[in-house]
Order: sequence, then structure tokens, then C-alpha cells
Amino acid sequence: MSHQDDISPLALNRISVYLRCLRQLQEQEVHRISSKEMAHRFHLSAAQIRKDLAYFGEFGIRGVGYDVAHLRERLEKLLGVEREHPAIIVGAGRVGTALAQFPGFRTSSFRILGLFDNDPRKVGTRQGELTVRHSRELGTVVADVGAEIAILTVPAEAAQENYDALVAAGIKAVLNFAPVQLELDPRVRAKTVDLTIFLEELAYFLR
Amino acid sequence: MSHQDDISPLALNRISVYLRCLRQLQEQEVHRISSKEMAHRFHLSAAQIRKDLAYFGEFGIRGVGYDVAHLRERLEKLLGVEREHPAIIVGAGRVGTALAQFPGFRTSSFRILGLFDNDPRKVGTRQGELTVRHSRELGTVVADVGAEIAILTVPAEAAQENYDALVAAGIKAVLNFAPVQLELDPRVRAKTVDLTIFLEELAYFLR
DNA sequence: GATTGTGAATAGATTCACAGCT
DNA sequence: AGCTGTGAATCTATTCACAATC
Repeated sequence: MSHQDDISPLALNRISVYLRCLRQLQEQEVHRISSKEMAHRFHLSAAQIRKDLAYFGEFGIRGVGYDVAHLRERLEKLLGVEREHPAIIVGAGRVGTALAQFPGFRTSSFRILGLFDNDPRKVGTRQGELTVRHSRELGTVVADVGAEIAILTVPAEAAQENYDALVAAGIKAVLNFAPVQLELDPRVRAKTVDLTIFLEELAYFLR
Repeated sequence: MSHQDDISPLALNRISVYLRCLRQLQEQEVHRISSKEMAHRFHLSAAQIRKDLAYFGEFGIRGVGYDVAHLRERLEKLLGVEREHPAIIVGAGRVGTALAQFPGFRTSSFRILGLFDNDPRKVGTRQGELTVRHSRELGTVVADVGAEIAILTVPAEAAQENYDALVAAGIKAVLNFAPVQLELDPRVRAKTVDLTIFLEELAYFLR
């Protein structure tokens, strides 16, 4: 928005971390904080905090530090989470239904507005405030509610076809939980989150 | 194990990806593959595959490629997933119970041998093959079953105390799903997986 | 002839250290 | 006096390109 698109995903993820820290500071009624103090409290690097923030503009006051509320607002705008993002979940298995009812979404900018599955036994069942709809209705619903983001929680072998269906439905971004290398459409950003890769990373260090 | 410990987490995660690809190739009865062909099939980089693999030894045959079954075995040993890893889940909320019954664990080297919560209403309930136990029993069970890895699925405000309890119980590694910056004990490897950070990364690119 | 393994080259990320503000 | 913002230095990762090998 305010800056170029070519920031590294690592730096971008750190911006999210800073935002989370700032929210916590605000709850603790801390109004001002220096990069040094923030690094100390949250086990981060002060130089990196300053570099990351300076990349997007001058957010601090020399000699003083950062205004917590102000910086938080700026970072929320930066990440685009100052407005709501309509989202859907595709795959009403255990993980999909768990996420559908995730209370953290209440305080986030992401609104889960649909939950889909292609198993007729699941279609029509209620999950919290949502009713499972058939995957074939994906296209209509994405258009109707203006869904931008899809969370993909289908089995590995169904991931690609569902990704393709989401692309066709006009979704903008996909968070994929299936352990596959998706063939990506350049118009639709995707991020894969694979539990076993995290566990294997930990396993490597077990000796 | 076979090599130094100072590999980057990125390269390590790519090794997991290669392993996943090799398993898929084996199912398709592909016995030999070149880095180029593998890169092409799975949308990876051939040079990087070779560099990553060569870092741990000479696994291929010049002019020919890699033996799928052999390379798979080597990578499994490398990651330490050729033996089973006893694991527990702490936090029997929606995410914890969904993971407890995750069918993917059946074919993995990770065995979920305990599920814990401190809510007395949850203690004693069954989740698949597991019965929820009270968190105060953590220490005993970790010792009894020799649990190495804990998956932490408690609310954010309870994450640090549960992490500390796991450290005290002698756990070796923790996969944390709570959105907090944990204060880490240097003896216990931890990896935090934060859903909102992934979603915010996607949100940034929505324009 | 084909493909690996690898040093050299490039690109990218992090840390240092201090000039420039408040 | 203290802290940010930043260029320069360092460290790390990726890509290139080719000699070594089958």
C-alpha cells in the first residue's frame, strides 16, 4: 500500500510479530517504548526492529522511542488488517471445523463466512455459527460474500483440485494445510503450512 | 547425527519437502530421478536440491540421478524420522483434539501418547484412542512414556506456564501453536506456529 | 551424453556503529 | 542524554557454471 511490494516474507512476518507485541503492550497500558526495551521484553533484536520499521517509513521519535498506539495503527494499515477480510474454509474435517470455531478470529480482521465440504453427510451440519455447504457452491458464495482468503483443510490428494476451484472462483489468497507442493496460479498467492515439516524440524535436533 | 548441527532451518525444511516428494515418487513407482526432473515436477530449484543434498553427503550418481528409495532412507535417517518419536499434546481444546486424531500421524514417526488439559470437565473424556488427563500428571507421563516432543495447544495466556512445566518434565522439543513470544529455555527447542501471522502475510498482498 | 557435486559469483539478510534528531 | 534511522560491514543463502564422474 504505502510502499513497494518486494519486502521479504521474513521481514513481513516480523512486522506481524511486532504488531502482536504492541497489542500486548497496549493492554498493559504502556504508551511509549524504545526498540531496545521491546527487544528485551519479547526476545527480539533492537537493530532489526528499527530496520524493519524504517523500511516502511519513519515511525519513531529520536531520543524518545515509538508511540505504541500510533505504531500499532500504522502497522495494521501496512498489513491491511485495519479492514475486515472475508474468508472461507474449504474442508470440514477436524482441522477445518476446529478453525471455523477458533475464537481468535473474533478479535482479528478475518471473518469466516463459509465452510465447505464435498461429503454429503457433512453438508447441512452446523459448526458454531456456520452451516457446512457443498463445495460445488464455492463459486457462488465466494462471489456473494466477496471472500478474499480461503483456508484449505482438505486431504492432500484433494488439495490441488480444490485450489484450482478456488482460483476459478476468484479467490485472492489461499492458506493451505495439506502437505503437498501445490501447482500455483500466479494470480493467487498461496502459503502452505505443513505440520509434519515443523515436527521433522524439531526431530532433527533430538539427540 | 551424520553431520554438523549448524544447518539453516530453511535448508532443513527443504529436506522435509524433498522427503515428502520422494515418498510420492515411490508411490508412483518412480525408482530414479534427477534433480532437474524433481525440480520440474514439484516446482523446486534443481541447483538448490543438489546443494542441499550435497551438504549432507554424496547421495546421487553422476550422469544418472538419485535412487528414490535410497535417498528417501538417507533423508529419513538424517531427519531422525526412521525411529518413532513419542509425543504428547497439551491443551484439549478444538485444535488439540483435532490434532490428537489427525490421521496423518499414523504414517508418520510421531506417536501421540498423551493428551492433557487442566479443565476438570475435559479430564477423563475420550478423544479417539486417548483419554484426556489432568495437566498436573504431565511430569509422570512424560517420564513413563519417554515423550520427547510436546504440541502446545493451550490459550495464549497459559502458554508460558505450560511450556515451563514441559521443560521441568524433561521434554526435549515443543511445537507451540499459541500466539506468544515464549521465553525459551536453551535446553528445549521450540517452534512457534502462529495462524494469524500466516493470514496477515496473505493479507499484505491483497490489493 | 547426462547429471552430480562444488567453487565462484551474486543476491539477500542481519548486525554494527554512529550521525542526526529531539 | 538518549534513541532513531541508516550506510557500511558482515554474515548467510541462492544461483551460476563447469569440472568430475558415471
